Amino acid sequence: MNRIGHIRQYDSGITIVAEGDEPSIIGRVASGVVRITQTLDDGRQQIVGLAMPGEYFGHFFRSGSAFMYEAATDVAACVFPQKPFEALLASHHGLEHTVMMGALRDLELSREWIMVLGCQNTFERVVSFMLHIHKRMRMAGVPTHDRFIEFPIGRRDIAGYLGTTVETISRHVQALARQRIIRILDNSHFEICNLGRLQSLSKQHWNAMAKSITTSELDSGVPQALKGKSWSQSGLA
Amino acid sequence: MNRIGHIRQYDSGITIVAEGDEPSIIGRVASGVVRITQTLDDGRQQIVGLAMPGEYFGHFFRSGSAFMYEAATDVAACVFPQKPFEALLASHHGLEHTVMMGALRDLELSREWIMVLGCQNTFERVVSFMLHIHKRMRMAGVPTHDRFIEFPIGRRDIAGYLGTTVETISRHVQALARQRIIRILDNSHFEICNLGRLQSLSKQHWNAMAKSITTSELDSGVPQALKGKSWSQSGLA
DNA sequence: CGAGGATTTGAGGCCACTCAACCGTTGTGG
DNA sequence: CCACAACGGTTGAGTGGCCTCAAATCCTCG
Repeated sequence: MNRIGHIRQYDSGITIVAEGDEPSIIGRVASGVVRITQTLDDGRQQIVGLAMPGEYFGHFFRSGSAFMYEAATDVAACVFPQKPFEALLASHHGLEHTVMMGALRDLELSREWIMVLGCQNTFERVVSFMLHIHKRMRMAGVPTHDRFIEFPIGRRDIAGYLGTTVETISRHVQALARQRIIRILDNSHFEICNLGRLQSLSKQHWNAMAKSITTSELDSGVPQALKGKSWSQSGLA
Repeated sequence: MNRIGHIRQYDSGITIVAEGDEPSIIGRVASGVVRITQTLDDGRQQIVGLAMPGEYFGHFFRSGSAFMYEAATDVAACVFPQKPFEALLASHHGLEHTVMMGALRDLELSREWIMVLGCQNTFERVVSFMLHIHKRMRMAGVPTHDRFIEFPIGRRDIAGYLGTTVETISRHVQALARQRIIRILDNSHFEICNLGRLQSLSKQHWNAMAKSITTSELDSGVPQALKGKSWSQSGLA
């Protein structure tokens, strides 16, 4: 696997794979966050997913890329040419199984997000985003951040992910702080003062959900050296 | 595969798998449409996906079900107990590969839908839904419906899928008919009068998208007997 | 220290939801 | 056979949440 792939660094804002690119690549995030976006003909664009450390991105068994992959922060990733990677999958069923588990988990997260976008108002979406990030931090195996939330991406990207605007996010975050549910440390760091209240505001049943996800992947595979103080290299977009 | 599974019929509206159900089942739709929903604590619910003929539904390699699976129309499905099915996947890599391809396709569709919900207004969503249905009809291998659209589910479910209301859908469908872009045959059947205009209204680049999906799965595997005049058994919800 | 970007705050307008009534179809019982 | 209820869909009027536009503030970096 190491023979066909190699580590590459991407600066924040760099496009890794453009929409429609033909001979595509597969990547595995080592550190940082990759944003997965799609663009409408009139230029509007929506962030449809985020790839965090340990997760794969790119298109398997497809010709053209329907999505664009960009570095939302400074990113280190292990990248593979598509064809050899697919050949590797065919010969190593254990690896194919791992990739499938990742796809199933992404599918589950995507469908949760469809619900967030489909029937929550913008306030609830902001809350859901915070809890979503909080959950994935724990999934990525970051231990110290139990009471804290770190936004891995800037307000503009969050707005793109939530299907709303930076102004609306700002208002709702400030409202949460006024209600003493969170405490604002700086633009991208928060302390959770009342986790129960936060969860109830999102209206999602975290009791049932938490275990089904958390127990799945703990082998994030991120080298210890990269697990430093912050899982996103804090090079905000 | 036939030894561990068996065909079962579900009447429209029946719950196949409830949220949180423990020993779950895997199913493959033979005819009809299965709706995949998620519920908020306060009762709001969102349709996060639809399973159409030839597609699998249910949870693989998970303990509790995060979603609810219901028959949106009268449904015939081949169902398997989860554990034996997973064992079958482990021993038949070809089947596992097929399931993975399905998961990857579902993921792609989910992300497209995230974009629809995240940055399109309700009018554009109605258009996208029509084209989405149109696309999946062709994927399911229904030949005659090139100029026609059939809503496989009722207005209530469409509203649940689009994250809007039945009233809003009604207004926009009527608007499309007034602009002579579609012609209303009955409540769930439409003729496309101007496909190009319809596609441009959705603002999605169908040129790039169409091929990448259509070329993938043609082995829908639906028995000929079920491919009759209508792929949904027209037992509308 | 100044320029630029990101975030916050404020005021106004529009889209879509809510509530309500109406219409066509279906199924049921007298 | 018709009356009636039940249901899904359509149409209309009013309201509110969120986007838009605009300006102030904070932070970063040269």
